Parts: sequence; C-alpha cells; structure tokens
Amino acid sequence: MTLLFLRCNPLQKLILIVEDDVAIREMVVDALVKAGFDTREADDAESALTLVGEKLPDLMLLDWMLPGHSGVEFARRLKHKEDTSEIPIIMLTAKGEEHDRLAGFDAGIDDYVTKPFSPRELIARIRAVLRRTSMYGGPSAIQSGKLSLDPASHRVLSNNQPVKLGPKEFKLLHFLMTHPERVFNRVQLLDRVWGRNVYVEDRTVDVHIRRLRKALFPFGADNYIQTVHGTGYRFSSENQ
Amino acid sequence: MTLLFLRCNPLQKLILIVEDDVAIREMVVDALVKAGFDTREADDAESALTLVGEKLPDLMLLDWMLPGHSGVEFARRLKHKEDTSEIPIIMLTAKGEEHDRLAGFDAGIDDYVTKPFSPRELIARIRAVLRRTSMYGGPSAIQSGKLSLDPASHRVLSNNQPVKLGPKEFKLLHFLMTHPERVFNRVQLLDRVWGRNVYVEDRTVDVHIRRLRKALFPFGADNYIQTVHGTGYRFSSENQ
DNA sequence: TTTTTTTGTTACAAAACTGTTACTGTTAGG
DNA sequence: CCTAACAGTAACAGTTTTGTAACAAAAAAA
Repeated sequence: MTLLFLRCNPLQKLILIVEDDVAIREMVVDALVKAGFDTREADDAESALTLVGEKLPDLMLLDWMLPGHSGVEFARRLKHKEDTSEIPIIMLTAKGEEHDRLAGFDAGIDDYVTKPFSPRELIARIRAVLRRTSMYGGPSAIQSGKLSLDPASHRVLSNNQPVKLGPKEFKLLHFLMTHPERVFNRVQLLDRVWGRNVYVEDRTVDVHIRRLRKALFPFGADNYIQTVHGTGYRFSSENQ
Repeated sequence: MTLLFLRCNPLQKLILIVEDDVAIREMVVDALVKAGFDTREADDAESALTLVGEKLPDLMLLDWMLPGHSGVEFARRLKHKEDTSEIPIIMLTAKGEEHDRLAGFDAGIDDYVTKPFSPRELIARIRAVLRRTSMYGGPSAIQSGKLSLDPASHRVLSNNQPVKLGPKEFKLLHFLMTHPERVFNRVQLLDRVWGRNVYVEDRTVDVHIRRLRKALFPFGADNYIQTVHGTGYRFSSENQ
C-alpha cells in the first residue's frame, strides 16, 4: 500500500462532499474551489469513511439520499465517533423532504441546503457554519499553555516533549482540552469520553484523571486538570 | 412604576421574538411556550432593545422587515455591541428574499427560517442553534463589581483572581448574585440554596455567610454581602 | 501462545466540606 | 444604661467526596 502525503495549504479549509449525482458534485466542487476551499469527493458512505480516515475534513456536505445508508444515518454515525463528532455537517436535501429535516437536526446536523441551490448560497452557508464551529475545536492541534494535543497524529506534547498516554487518557484529555474552563461531572465525562450506553462506575473517571495527572506530572503540567469538589473536573490553562 | 419580579426557571432558555405581525408572533410564542421556552415579545427594534437591556435572551428571533430599521441592520448592531454580540439570531424572512439572505449570513446571523414555517421546524432550528452555540460560553458569567461568577466553569473571580469556595458557598453566592439588592431571610435562603424539605438550623446560614465573607475577605470583596439586622442577608454590588 | 499494556473495580487513606454548638460581640428599644 | 434578641465567630465532630495504590480481567502486541 502506498501512502500519499499531500501537501495542502493549512489555511485552506478541507470540504468533503458526499454525493452520488456527478453533475451536482462537479458543480459544487467547482464553486468550492473558486471560493478557495480544498475539496475531496466521495459518492457513497463507504468511500467517504475512507477519506475521513485519511484526513479529517473541516466540514462535510452530505447528500440526503446515499446508496446503501441514508445520509442522516451516516451523519449520526459520524457524530457518535469521538474523533469525527466535531466535524460540522451540511445536508443536501431535495424539495419536499421537510419532515425528515427534523430528524436531521436531531442527529446533530448543522445546516441543510435544499436542491436546487445557488452556489452563492451554498458558499454563504458553508462560511456561516465554519465561522460558528471553527471558533472552537478545529481538527488541528490544540494548544493550551505548554501542552499541545494533536488529534491527527494522536500525540500529546508538553514543551515539545512527547507525553505517553493510554488511549482512554488521550481521549479524556482531548475532550477536556476541547472544552476548557468548564466543569464536567463524572456522568458527563463518561457520556462524552466513554460513550453513551456504557455502564462503568463513576469513580472510574477519578482513576483515569489520576492516571492522566500522573503522566503529566513529570512535565509540571498536571495542574491543568483541576478538581471541583462536589462537581467534577475542569481543564484550565490558567494554573490554580 | 411597578417592578415585576418574575420567577423564572434558570434552565429555561429565554427567547426574544421581534416581529410586528401579531398573528405570527402569537403563533410562535405559543409554540415556544409549549416547547418549554421562556419568551419575551417586541414589535419593533426600539422595544426589543429595552427588553435586551433588562435581561439578555439566550436567542433572538428577528423579523426581516421591521418598522424603522431593517432586521439585518438591527442584527448587525447587536453583533457589534460587546454584551449582545454572542446572542444567536434566527431571522424570519418571507419567500423571495433569497438574495438578501446572503447579507444576513454576513451579518453574523446564525440561521433563518422562511415564512410560512411550521412550528416544528422553527423549534428544531432553535434547538439546533442553541446546541451549537451553547457548547461554548453557555450561560455567561455573572458580573458584579469586581466579582464575577461563572456557573459553567464553576468559578468565582475577584479582579480575575480565583476565589476558592466550597460547594455550598458557591451555591449561596450564586443565588445571592443572581438576586442582588434583595434581602432574604434565613428560611428563604435555606429553601433556595439548600433545597426545600431539608431541615437544617437557621443559624447554619449565618455560618456559611461567614465562610463566604472569609473567602472573599482577602480580595476586599467581603462587604458585597450585607447583613440586614432582624431580617437576613443581601448581596449588593454597591459597597456599604 | 506468551507477554505487555490497558482498563475497571475496589478498599482504604486523605482531604474537604457541613451542620451544630457554645460563646462573644452588637444592635435596638425601653 | 440595661437587657433581650440578634448576629459574628471559632471549634468540633461527623459526613461526604476525592486521591491513591493494588489487583484482576480484558485487550493488544509480540
């Protein structure tokens, strides 16, 4: 297998369009490229997943009707996977699918555009969604004080020194770092890090927090994770 | 002038609807109330501003065409003011205003709904926007003099220095700060902070007030909490 | 397979928090 | 000025919450 390292402009947002109608796809890609976006194309959920695996896009355009799975179901799956849950999704729907739109919103879809749409409107909506979501939690590395965490390479650095973390610890730190200055109780953390419908003891969180702190301690970075007595834990770049 | 103290559920999101068509307004309010939202109504920009000044809404529904100013212009003004710039806005537009929608997105409007719309779609969109925006910077911090209390991060800052408080102290201060300039007797405080059907001695309140003051003392912020002899306690941003 | 790593649970220790009390200082009114 | 009700304060003991280490099961790697 060959790995392709594509050099891409980091300032250029990557849009993944999943749509089986070639005509629409080309029209959209054309508009996106002209608007200065980088694009990837897929015509079904399968190949879309492959592309997502290669490089997390900054936004996805998802056709409502896809061969195999429906678009919403695919969106729901993405939203449930930790590493892809933050990718904003815009749905492309045909007229008269009004009722189902509601299901889409519930699935965590950020916006939708009704076919036929004007390229200008599409671009405007993409920009609007990106503006909203890129405020926090882009797919690029998260920096916080001397800590930096890169979801893509699955690495944590403290003062450019690699920190060794287990998968759960990484996920936990990742979640906390993407939601700094906010307290989460144990159940919330279990929900967001371990996943819904997973039953584990509350106190398991404490143990993992402890392990995280232990791993960060040699770098003097353990105090980023703070205990809020009676409530839960908080990540804060401001010590104390 | 009469001041009405409305008891409102802090978990209930406050939606401000600005719309001059009474029929639409009532329909929307009806739907919102049924969906569990708290609402305020205004029929022009003027009165909308007054209401915003009284209490910052969690979201605004803005009619495209308003008497006096246009809706977008009003939105732009809100987005430029520091304290209101974070309020998400959903525009209500009539059919055939396609072109202008783009201007709306540029003005920082979060979404728009085309009239006529179904209540269900409206609610779904409101929920979607709230979900997106409340992820970060949810119910913003309460500021009072040099003190600020942020429920999301569960933090109290005095001159940007963190104040260490226990859970009960935090809750007590939180309650007092959300009801400033108002005296509460010990039973009322026990009810609202400790919870109904909890029996503890009245004097316990005194002790916690004492602990709060002690924690605030190093910052010279202890005199925000004032004793009203024979009655109870009051939080006041004006010292003395 | 064996070995290593990761994970969840538990038990106990340590720390933090809470409510009560007893005592002291204050206030308001006679 | 005196007094009775009221509020401030510190100390204490009991409770709850969190930290920590050790262990065994599960998963991953070799």
